[in-house]
Amino acid sequence: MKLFIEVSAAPMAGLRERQKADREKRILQAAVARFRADGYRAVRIEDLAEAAEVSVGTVYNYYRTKGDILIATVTMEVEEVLDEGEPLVADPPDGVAEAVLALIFSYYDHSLEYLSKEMWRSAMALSIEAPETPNGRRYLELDRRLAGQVTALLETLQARGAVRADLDAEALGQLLFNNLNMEFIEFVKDEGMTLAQLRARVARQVRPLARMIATKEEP
Amino acid sequence: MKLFIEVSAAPMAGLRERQKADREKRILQAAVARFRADGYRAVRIEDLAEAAEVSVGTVYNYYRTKGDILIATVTMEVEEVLDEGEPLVADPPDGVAEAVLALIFSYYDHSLEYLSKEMWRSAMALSIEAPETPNGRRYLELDRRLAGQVTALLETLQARGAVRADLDAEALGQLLFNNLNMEFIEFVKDEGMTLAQLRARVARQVRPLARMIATKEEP
DNA sequence: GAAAAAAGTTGAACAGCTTCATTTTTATAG
DNA sequence: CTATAAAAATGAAGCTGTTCAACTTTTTTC
Repeated sequence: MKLFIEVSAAPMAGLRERQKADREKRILQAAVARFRADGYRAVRIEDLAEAAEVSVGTVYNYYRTKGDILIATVTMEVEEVLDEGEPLVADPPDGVAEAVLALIFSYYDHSLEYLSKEMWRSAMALSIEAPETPNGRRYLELDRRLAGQVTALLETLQARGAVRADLDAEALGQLLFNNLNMEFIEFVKDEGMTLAQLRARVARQVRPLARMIATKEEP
Repeated sequence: MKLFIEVSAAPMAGLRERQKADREKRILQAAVARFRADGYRAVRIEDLAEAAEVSVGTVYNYYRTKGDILIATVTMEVEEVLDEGEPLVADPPDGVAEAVLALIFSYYDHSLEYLSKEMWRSAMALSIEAPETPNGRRYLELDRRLAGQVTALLETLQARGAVRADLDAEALGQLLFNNLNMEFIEFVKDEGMTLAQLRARVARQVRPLARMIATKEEP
């Protein structure tokens, strides 16, 4: 019998819940700041615990492993990238190559805004090595959504009559995504490689393909 | 002044060198056996040292890190795969899709002969995370050679008149390799995925592309 | 063939991620 | 308000990869 209590408790979550949310937020904020500043490997769990004003054990209460914390920060980043891609998919520029490269380059250009190459390397390594972890699955889901955006772009171009209607947009989208993703991996593996070089490589691979999938009637 | 000594020592390498080669071989053999049997992660350096009858410190005298040992075993495997691909490149079967898929499938079919999915995951994660390590570079080199084989196949097909001569074989080879590699990564990430499913996915992506790059004059 | 030098081996010490028994805090019941 | 239960925080201990100063073996020198 706690009728009144329940009602009066409704406006605000319980103390325990609020503290939990607050701690998780503090840990994640600490992780974002420290990973960016010092690099993923150099930061110890103890550092994060200290910055978040919790104990080491508590960090593990919220994240299964150190890698999970990194993937949580990467997730936030990729969500942004996905948002920025949305308008490009909805209303792509003219020309198949132009549209596809615009989307790909928008991914690339935002990729280093918050994450260093080292963080990307660690995150990608983790997503491969520990795909069964909760956040590992979350990373896979992000990949799926990125690939889905590429496919959606192709479908938009098909609807517009710019891409041959008889082609399998999903398979092509996958192929394009696999290519842009793999080239991005090579990019973050090579500290000396610039964004311009990455763009050039991918453009060279995508342009001929774009020409082939475009309808012949275009100007 | 060591004229005679040098001559008499010539037939057989010095004791030290023989012991070194022997120890390295024992460590690598132990690694291959134990990694396959118990998995990469579960095997401790101490286990390898014991099996190879050396100390832990000595293992580190031959390999910079545990990951280097894994990559050394993977290297042997991929060398074999490359050898098996050679005849396919030199004399590919008829049809662009058939030729390309034959090569890709020969890679896939031999990939699990010696290495488990877990070992592949660990190796790939390492090659991404530690690209600057000696063996990390060696892994990258293997990737390059695999991509080169795909490119060589396309060039053979161009010479044969099966693939349009105006296409950039290297860029296309890269694109195809990126795709087969990325799909292989997805394959090893998913313990439940079968080789047949992998083949089907990749065939779906490669067939349309093959149709487009083929010369129109073919029967 | 003995002494010195060079090369290589060894395992204990160290570092950082992770676990878990204990303690503390919050919620519920009477 | 006190007692009980549930939930969460804590940090010391454990585990494993890695390092390094001391030691052993092999090679070179005279």
